[in-house]
Amino acid sequence: MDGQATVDNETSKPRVNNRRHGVLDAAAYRFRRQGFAATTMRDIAADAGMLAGSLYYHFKSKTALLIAVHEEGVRRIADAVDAAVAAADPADPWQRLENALAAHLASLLDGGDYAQVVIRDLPADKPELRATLIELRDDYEQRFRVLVDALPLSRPADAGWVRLMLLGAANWSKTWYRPDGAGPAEIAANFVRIIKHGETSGTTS
Amino acid sequence: MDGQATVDNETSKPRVNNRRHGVLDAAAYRFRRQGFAATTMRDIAADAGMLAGSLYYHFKSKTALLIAVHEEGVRRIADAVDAAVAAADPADPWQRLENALAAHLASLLDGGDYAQVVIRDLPADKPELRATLIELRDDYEQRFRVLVDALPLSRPADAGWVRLMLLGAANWSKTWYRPDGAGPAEIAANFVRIIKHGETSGTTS
DNA sequence: GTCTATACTCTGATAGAC
DNA sequence: GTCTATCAGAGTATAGAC
Repeated sequence: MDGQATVDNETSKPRVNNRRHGVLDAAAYRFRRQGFAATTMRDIAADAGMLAGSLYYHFKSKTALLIAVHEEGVRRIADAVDAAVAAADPADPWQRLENALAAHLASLLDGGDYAQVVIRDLPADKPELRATLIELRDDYEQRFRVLVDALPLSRPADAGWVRLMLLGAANWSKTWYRPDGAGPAEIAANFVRIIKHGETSGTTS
Repeated sequence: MDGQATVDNETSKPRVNNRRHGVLDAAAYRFRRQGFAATTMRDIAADAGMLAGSLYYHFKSKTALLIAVHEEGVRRIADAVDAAVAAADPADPWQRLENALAAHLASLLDGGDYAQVVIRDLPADKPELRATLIELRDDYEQRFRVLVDALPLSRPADAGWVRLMLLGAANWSKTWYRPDGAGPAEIAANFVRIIKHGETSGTTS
């Protein structure tokens, strides 16, 4: 995908493509706020402090920019979730899932631009691009498959439904989340608790 | 794409604005598949069998077209949900909720273009338009607030969380739904059952 | 290597002919 | 009610100066 800039240090010039990060930051910023289609190369260039044409030295197209932002976003969310799971009690699978969900939510809701671009609706008019992006996200979501499969469910066949409910409810939260309301940890705790205990049991443990 | 009947059977009254529906259908078709930003007025005009400039006789702008599609979409989903609730046992609030959710899912997943446009991500770069669209959707979602409030929850304070989980999981389902997999009724039944009984109770009914 | 200048197409929208 | 003609601006991308 990249690495086309300086193939190798054939000389002692340590100067590498440093503006590339600035360009990517600007693209993430715009994609998050305006969406992909409504963002122009001139927008991104202005934020990065250059003209539109200059972007094409760093990335070969607007599409390549979106893919790069997605890759970085998925990587950041995955890292946050992995760290949260590692910090949880290995003997408590429900706690591990809750921690993972809280980290997922924190990335989506309060995380940086990269993470939030990943959650936005995918461009429907470019099937090939869409497939690439979905693949990136699916790889990440495998983590939740593992976490849910580790739960002692009363109906093990429900594992798929539990995963889809939690991830769906979490991803949709960006439409109703308010910074002055419940935070990621609280949201995750309530979602997991309801799935765990249900709403007809007289007492919840 | 459409059948433009230029013939008036009843000559007493000229049929005014009949192509308006065709235009709206074409807009819904395109918005669903390409998203708002990626759809051009020329796309819509071609599908409606006219030229771009002619659209402006029926709608004053592209934005007005999107709002009209949303209004129609929300109306159709609401009608489907209302009918499903009316058909359920009035004495079984869980059944009423499940029916409503199934109808909601059916509209989203197998419904027409109008319903699916409502679920797509909102244009983030037009705050005013965004507010208008969110208001339309919120009015509709009040139905689920009523349905969830009628449930005999073990923790009545969970009503808000239950509603957000179900609606979020349902709305997100468009990203993983496959026509050859579980249908709307089955998805709704599983979601509601898990919320109702939880996953730690030894036996479920 | 980095950026300016620019090419060329397409965008939403308008005005007036028919 | 629809079309033709057209606009000013924005779209992506390239060529080549420095």
